[in-house]
Amino acid sequence: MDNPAASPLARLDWALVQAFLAVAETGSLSGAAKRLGSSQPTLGRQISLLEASLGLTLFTRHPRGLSLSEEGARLRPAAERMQAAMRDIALTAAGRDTRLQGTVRITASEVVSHHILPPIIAQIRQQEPGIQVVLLPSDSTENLLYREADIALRMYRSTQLDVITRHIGDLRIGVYAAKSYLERRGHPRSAEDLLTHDLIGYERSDLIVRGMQAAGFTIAREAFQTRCDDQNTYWQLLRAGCGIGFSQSGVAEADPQVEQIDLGFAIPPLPLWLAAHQAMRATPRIARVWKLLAAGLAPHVTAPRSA
Amino acid sequence: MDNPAASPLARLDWALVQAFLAVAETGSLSGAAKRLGSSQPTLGRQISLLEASLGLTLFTRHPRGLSLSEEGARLRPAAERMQAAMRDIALTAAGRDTRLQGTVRITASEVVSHHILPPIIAQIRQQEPGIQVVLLPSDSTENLLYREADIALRMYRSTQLDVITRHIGDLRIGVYAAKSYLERRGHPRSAEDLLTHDLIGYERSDLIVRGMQAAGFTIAREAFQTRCDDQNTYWQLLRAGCGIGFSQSGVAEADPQVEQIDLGFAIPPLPLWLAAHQAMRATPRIARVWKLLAAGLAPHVTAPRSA
DNA sequence: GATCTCCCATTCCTTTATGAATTGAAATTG
DNA sequence: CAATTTCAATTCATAAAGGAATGGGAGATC
Repeated sequence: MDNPAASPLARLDWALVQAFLAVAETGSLSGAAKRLGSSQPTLGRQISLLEASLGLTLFTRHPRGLSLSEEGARLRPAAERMQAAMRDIALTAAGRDTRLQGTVRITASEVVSHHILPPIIAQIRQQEPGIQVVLLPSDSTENLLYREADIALRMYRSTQLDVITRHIGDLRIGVYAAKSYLERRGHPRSAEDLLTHDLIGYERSDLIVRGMQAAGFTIAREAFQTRCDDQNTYWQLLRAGCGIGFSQSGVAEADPQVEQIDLGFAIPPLPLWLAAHQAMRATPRIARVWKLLAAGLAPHVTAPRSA
Repeated sequence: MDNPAASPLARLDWALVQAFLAVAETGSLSGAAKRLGSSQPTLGRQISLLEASLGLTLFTRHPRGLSLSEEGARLRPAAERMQAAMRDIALTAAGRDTRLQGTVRITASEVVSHHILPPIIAQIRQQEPGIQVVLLPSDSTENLLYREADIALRMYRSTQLDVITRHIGDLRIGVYAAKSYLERRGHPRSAEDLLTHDLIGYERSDLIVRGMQAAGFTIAREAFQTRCDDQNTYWQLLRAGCGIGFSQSGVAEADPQVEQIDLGFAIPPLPLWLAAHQAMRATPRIARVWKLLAAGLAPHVTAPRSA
């Protein structure tokens, strides 16, 4: 029924405000489309429609994206209130879903996703066939607030509010190289020896540099002749004999091609944390996966202080 | 792009919450469809989709409609917060629309809509071709809060918050009958004479009964031999000679078929008020129609105290 | 200054969602 | 107890929304 008398307020599709906010926050139609699982032309049309409905220009178009106009900025606070209310709906609804079925999204670092989680997820799937698992390998920080993931595995303790965390234990880190490399170039015995060796490092991240500094060694990025930011590729470079690098001990020890190098000092281990939104604790399927994850990860870590 | 990793919160269409709230408030899919300008099957599907997405049953289905389940009731407050935020958006947006074009919705009583407004609206259309006018004749109280109408003409002063009102003047009310009736039955000269005459009254509304009581006469509903709640049809009954009844003087005096009856006492006039949401004052097209309405109505009313 | 990279707008075609009409069930009414 | 009313569910043709691909423009990069 096309009822022209229907109030425009009642008729205006709330989804358009959702689009508005996504564009405002990401600064581009493409970015908003990715966040909403939509496409750029769709977002463009929705913004146009909203602007036409309200009779004003919400964004100024730049070659690098869209930015809020003065009028658009006025609407933003109310749109954010809508979003906050929507978040409340999603969280309380999730907490009321008592079934042990549905989808649980897990995010973890690429290395952990690649080397550690697959068998654990297989086990979860076996024990809880009703629960579908989505694994989101990512070395960037995922935002639990928006529930991009239900459970996050992290190497640090989240400081976000409303997020519950659990210290599973620590992942040992060691210095490794491929046997082929060591046969060719010999075994370093001390940190000083490293200066005459090929090292594998990161291009963007300064994790190793800072780690070495913490251990008392000053080293520049240029000291690493091979550099790669993708963790899994980093590991393949190490396996292939590109040089000496760092790795999680569990991963390295499972590979007969590589060998640990003792430089006479210990590398501080990486803490492994589980994190989830507080409201998710009340959702059975997520609580269940949380528990199975914790149990499955235990053999891979050194015990935490408490347990 | 179908990105399964997209957060379900980001993906969940806000329009579904809009549907949820409309169904919760109207108590039926059909009612919600009417309010949203949609259809019953669509609303049914949207509710099903929402329930599936959240994994819980929001409504219990009755043969007379749907009512919120316990879980649905939990979500309602947050949904109402969304609605409130949406209202803020619509109101501030309307205030920023500086164009003198668009649609303005006017609601008024059936009699005023029928007899007084058409020439005034014609004049508005002539002076402001860019402004489209929707007239919503209704004797029930429309809610300005939801902006079912932008401007309301009422016979009382609205007490709603955030609503601005203006007393245009008073509509004289008189006692009338068709000449054909008076020829047949004679002219009553006093209130007492009425007891021997045919009277036209309301079936549901007690407006006349209370009005008479205020004037010092006690009268029962059954004293009216012909009764009708539809104002315009009431007027047609009077014109046709069904009996003696009340009418706005302006309407009656324009009709040669009817004649006023002087019973020796004055009927209190009906005050005529314009009402609009406060934020609408800043919207040029609505402010313009408001002004033209006030000017157009002036000849039809006795001047208010102030002007 | 030529190339590359990010964007957005547009077009065309597909998919999806929609709504009119029908059916069916339950409750109210005469 | 039959007729009527009031809803929701279903069906199916259709219109509307969506997405992939393409083109174009403005910075950034080297």
